[in-house]
Amino acid sequence: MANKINIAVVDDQQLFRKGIVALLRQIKDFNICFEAENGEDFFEKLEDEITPDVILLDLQMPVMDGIATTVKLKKRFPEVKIIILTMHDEEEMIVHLIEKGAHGFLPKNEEIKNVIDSIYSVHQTGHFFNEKVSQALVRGLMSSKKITPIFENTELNEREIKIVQLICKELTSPEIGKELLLSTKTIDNHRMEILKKVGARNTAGLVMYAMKKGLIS
Amino acid sequence: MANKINIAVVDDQQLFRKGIVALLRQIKDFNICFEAENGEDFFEKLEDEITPDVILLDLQMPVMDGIATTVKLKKRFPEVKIIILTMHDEEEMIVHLIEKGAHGFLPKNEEIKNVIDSIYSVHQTGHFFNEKVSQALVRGLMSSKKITPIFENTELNEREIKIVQLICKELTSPEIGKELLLSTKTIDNHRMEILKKVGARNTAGLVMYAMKKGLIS
DNA sequence: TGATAAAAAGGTAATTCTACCTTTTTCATT
DNA sequence: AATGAAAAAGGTAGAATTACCTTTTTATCA
Repeated sequence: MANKINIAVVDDQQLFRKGIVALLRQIKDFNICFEAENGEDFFEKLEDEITPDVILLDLQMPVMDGIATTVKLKKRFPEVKIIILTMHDEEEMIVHLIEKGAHGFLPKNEEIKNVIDSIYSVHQTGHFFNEKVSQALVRGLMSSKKITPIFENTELNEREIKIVQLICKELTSPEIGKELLLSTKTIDNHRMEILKKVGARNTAGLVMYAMKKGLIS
Repeated sequence: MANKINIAVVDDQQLFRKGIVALLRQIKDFNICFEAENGEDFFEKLEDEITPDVILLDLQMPVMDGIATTVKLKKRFPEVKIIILTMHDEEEMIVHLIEKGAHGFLPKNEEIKNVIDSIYSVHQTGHFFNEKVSQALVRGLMSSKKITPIFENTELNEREIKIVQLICKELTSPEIGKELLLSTKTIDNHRMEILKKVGARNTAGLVMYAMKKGLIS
């Protein structure tokens, strides 16, 4: 291999980030361009530093999260390969992110050698999916026409996300209505719509969804 | 300093564990005895390996979590210093764990140099607390008599945890009653008790608590 | 301006959850 | 066998949530 693979790591957990960087530095083929704490930080550093071939990108970050970073990076630098670091394995999220432009997924509790493999794989073949991801993909692609509408349906709009956040803050529908200057009834209707969209039966399921998706500020 | 400080790292996230170990190996004063994936794994390895002076211990782990490990280690090897790795900064947890025998706390998103410092500090002075922890301590010790009862009240027993888990699986009280062969009424009473213990207003707060504490399997 | 879709709000009802009680049952310990 | 504590269950009631509708308002675009 002629040149080294340029890699950037974007994660707000310093300890985790420094750790993985220390590991990757041990590989001769790899060159760590730079690290960043979040999407905003990443794009700032992108101006000055070498453009990476591959970035390892955390999903849950303050300021600018993994999804927003993926979307923006795809527009500005479509040639950069993106590997998403996931905490729990979230199937819906995976298909969603592939549509947004992610090239691979790496559970944060993954074995070390798979981390190395994933970078080689993404760099050479353009993608890396472990078993779980592949399975999720197959399920999703079974009825490929449904993919787009599924995500239009499962994605919450701004107002709905705001309501979910207030629910997670233990507010009741009347309280949320007061907060957002809407009637209790409107909030209730939104709640029903949200439940339908995320496939939850009740408030408990809703909160679980919110936590998994990192909707909580 | 005559001898190196022997350190063990216990964390189920391989990536994180290997990362921090790689970092610590760079410090001359440190010697990494061994790593473990959880409490059970740790005690097994403790039989064969050198007894560490300090262990870095993750709170959220399957099989045997940080709390259980702290308690057991305190009984068997009271001279070993324990630094707890915390995800979010959870005040109640901190005072609780100090009572159980922890010597220091390290948020997982802490700066690198503080990791090194914390190990030196724990080894030499017997403790390490950053600002947040200290503040939490002051608040907790303001009314020192209340400390013990607070934790007895905030801790959930087995049955209560089971109920919380079923709530998080979107089951309703009647369904949980059927599942556990108890009346709906009993479940409702448990729910009330749980809400009181964890200081939640409603199901949303309950689920948030469960997620934060890692009660979900 | 008129058509259309989306957002907001209302109607109604069943179910569930929250709250504060009391009573019964179970179990361990003296 | 008696006691006391904890678990289980019942009573009652009000508030909140879930469910499925219809109607009104708002915004947008042709």
